[in-house]
Amino acid sequence: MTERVDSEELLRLERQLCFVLHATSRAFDALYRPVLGELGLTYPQYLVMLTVWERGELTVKELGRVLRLDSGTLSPLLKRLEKAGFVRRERSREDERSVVVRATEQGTRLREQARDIPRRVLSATGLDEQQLSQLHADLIRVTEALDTAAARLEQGE
Amino acid sequence: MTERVDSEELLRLERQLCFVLHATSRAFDALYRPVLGELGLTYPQYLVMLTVWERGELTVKELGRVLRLDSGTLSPLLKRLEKAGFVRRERSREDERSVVVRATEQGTRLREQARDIPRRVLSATGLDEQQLSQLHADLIRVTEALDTAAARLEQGE
DNA sequence: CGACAACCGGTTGCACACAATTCACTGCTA
DNA sequence: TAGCAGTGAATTGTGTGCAACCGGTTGTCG
Repeated sequence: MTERVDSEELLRLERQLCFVLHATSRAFDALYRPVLGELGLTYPQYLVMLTVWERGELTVKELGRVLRLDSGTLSPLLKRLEKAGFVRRERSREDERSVVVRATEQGTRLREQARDIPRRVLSATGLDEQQLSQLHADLIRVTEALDTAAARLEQGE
Repeated sequence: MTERVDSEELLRLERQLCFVLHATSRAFDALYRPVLGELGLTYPQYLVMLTVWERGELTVKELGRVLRLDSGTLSPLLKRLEKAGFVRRERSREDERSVVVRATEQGTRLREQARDIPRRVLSATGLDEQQLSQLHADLIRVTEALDTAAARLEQGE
């Protein structure tokens, strides 16, 4: 059933994939860290602010769905963003289980300071728009495959 | 100087790239988590064991270079692996600053139990070998670009 | 109407990940 | 050889990220 010939090759490939994805993720992080540091943001906090800027206001639940983060991660993160003065959190009046997140005035001003970050980072990568789009598509394809695989494993292979 | 037309498009692209890379990384993690959990390993611990299995023995320094991790991450991680009985750490006799990491007998037995993980995970992704190789190459290319970019930013744009 | 399940956010505990610091050891040099 | 800069690992502090659990709110069903 299993092909013995490919076994070693497959193992090598998997190992390398693990390594390089891990490395890519941290390289991305390392590139943004100093740039975002100037604004007083971490990378995950930047993702939250990007979402809030675009959507205007949204609940913690929605934020978690968009960013794939649970409350255990978002609660303390949002608390820090609130303490820094960038966002405001308040219980929804219609559904008191929900908490609505909004940018403060200071948070909105931050958007202007963050405006040239994409250009700085992207131009630094030396990739053109076509390559970036391709990469984006590839990553989406992989993520979907992984999600499908995870769901399949959950339901007993 | 800056092209106003592309600005919004670029911003949107960067945002999506940030999001999806983050998501891919965590999807990968989530896929491995339950499988590795059966062996009592986390994903980073698995990467360490893969390296130790392949190299036989290596110093913490070398491990850090291969996995792109510093001692602040590796020290406690290795301590946990040692406590679990999978590796042994001892000061090098030639250079007492270095610590050599080796698999224990139990750690070697673990390798056999881990042997079918790559097949399980890879087959679950539904990607064929050619696609996996392509992805691997893409990620390497991006990581190198990001590293170059980071170095360039460090030296003042 | 009242019980009960589902839902939402927060908290706790554990494990990365990095920056900054400390400490022992090494190697070079005056 | 004595001092000193450099190196390798460990430690500390902060910030994710997830699992498990808690507590208040909502909606539904008997």
